[in-house]
Amino acid sequence: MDPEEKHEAEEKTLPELPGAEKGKVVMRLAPYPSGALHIGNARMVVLNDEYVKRYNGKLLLVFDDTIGTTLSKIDDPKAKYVIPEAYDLIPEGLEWLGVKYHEVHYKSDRVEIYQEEAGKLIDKGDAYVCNCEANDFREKYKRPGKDCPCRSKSLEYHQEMYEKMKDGQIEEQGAVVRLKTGMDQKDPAMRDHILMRISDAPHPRIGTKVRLWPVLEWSWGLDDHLLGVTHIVRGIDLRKEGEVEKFIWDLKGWKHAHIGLYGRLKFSGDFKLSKTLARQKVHGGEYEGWSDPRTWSLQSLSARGIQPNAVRKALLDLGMSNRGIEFDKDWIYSKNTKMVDENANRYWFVEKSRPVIINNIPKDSFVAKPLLHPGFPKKGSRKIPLGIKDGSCEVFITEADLSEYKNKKGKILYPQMDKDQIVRFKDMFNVQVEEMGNPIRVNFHSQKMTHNSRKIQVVPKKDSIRVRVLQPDGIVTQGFGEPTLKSLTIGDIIQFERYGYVKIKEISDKEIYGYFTNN
RNA sequence: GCUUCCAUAGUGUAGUGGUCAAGCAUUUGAGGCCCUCACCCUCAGGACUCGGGUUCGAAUCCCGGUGGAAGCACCA
Repeated sequence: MDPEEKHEAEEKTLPELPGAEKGKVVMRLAPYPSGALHIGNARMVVLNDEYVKRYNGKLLLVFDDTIGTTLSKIDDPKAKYVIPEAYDLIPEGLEWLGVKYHEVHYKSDRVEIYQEEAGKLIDKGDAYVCNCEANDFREKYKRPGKDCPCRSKSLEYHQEMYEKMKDGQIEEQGAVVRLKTGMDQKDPAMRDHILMRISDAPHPRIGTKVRLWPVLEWSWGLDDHLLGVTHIVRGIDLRKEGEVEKFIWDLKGWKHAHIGLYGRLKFSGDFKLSKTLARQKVHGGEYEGWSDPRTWSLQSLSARGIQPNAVRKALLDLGMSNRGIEFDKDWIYSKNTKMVDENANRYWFVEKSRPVIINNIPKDSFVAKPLLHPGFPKKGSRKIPLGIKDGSCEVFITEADLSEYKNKKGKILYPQMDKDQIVRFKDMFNVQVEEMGNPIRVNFHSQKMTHNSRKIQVVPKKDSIRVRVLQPDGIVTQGFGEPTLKSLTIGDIIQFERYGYVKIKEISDKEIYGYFTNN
């Protein structure tokens, strides 16, 4: 067997979609434009895109830009509303992921359809205007499964009320249109679900032209049929929505689209995935825009040097299972490392630097020549002069190299640095510790490398450059890097040895600024 | 409380009655390569939630327990 082939990981394949015919599959992406897409949203995107590509189908991008939170509740910190820049951020993220969509629609352009159809339902007695207070409806009628007084009023009354909802005679919260899914439904979630409600909040695209808005179930119940969607793949949190849609399709006598549900991702650790929170911090200026790693937006992953295919594959590996998944960013990171490593040149960087004076160097000058990439010696090496004066020079090492080095299970691989200890300054020479003060003083010991010596990352003070790296948890690591860093280009993905991969964002004479890719 | 859904190593996933003494990824450990604790290579560790059935035979089917998730919004 070809050794290349032998270790190739098995490509995961998604299950077939029921009733899917090549060339006839129509699916849709339905993002709510309240911010940039993040990894959680990306699962929906990647799954739909993957199926459309497999069946050679058509993918619709439908901005689910209904009004969201009503005007009276718009100041709530958890309020959901459309932000104008999201109309650009979303396609930008899709393009980055390599998603091709064939049509673009906006819910906000289609409100008349939802209004008109709701009117028809009222005329047929399948829906009614309800002016119960929300809490009352829930406690007095929904929970016990009893009809509310509005339900049995005359057709004429409901028709008249519906007109009043549209023309402004009824205020926000004053009335809603309910579908007669039935108050006797076993599942309380399904009892007389709302179709339309009033909001006076201004919409970024259409202003206050419309005040009677549909809820998700109603707009999609209509649009999935009207736009010809054959297969829906969405999160299981939208399960009830699918059930309401089916009820609507049956009412209309429409063929059902097939609905596939996948489980929700749970993020823990330094994941703080919230579009709303991201929006607040971006707008408040606390974050460096939507590309800030702390947003976990697709834009931010791009800015960090995460490869879109790493995200795609990691998400596709999860398949279509509908149970809750504790998402581990290592799945993306490990795939990303494999993609990025070959082209990531190596450089020296020490964070939390400590000064070290080297004495008794028996040379007038010394130039370290570490390889740009140990896996590809042909790429050549950097040249880093030490700057020796009278047999002495100053360098920086990282604080972490002072203490003992343990593996992740706690086994000590190297002891704490101490007087008389001999260590290797990588790509330079061996030194013996003279004094563990500040600065630390060491003496040149020997040139030849001994095999198992502790190798320490060193940056010569001469011509060194300040380095800052922003991590996804918001922490900025600072330190000094080797002078050759100045020759990098913005956008380069490099590896700081023993630190991790970094994408360069800004370069000046004094400082390099980068976003942490992964380690 | 009411409706559902799910249950394979630490985290995910493959597996739909015999070919499973359970495959893969990631994580972890040992070693190799190596002037990185990276990459790459080799090896190793680690799982079918429990209890009953059905069956010649169950990770796979049935029932019950337990555990987890989702919904019960004038959000999406």
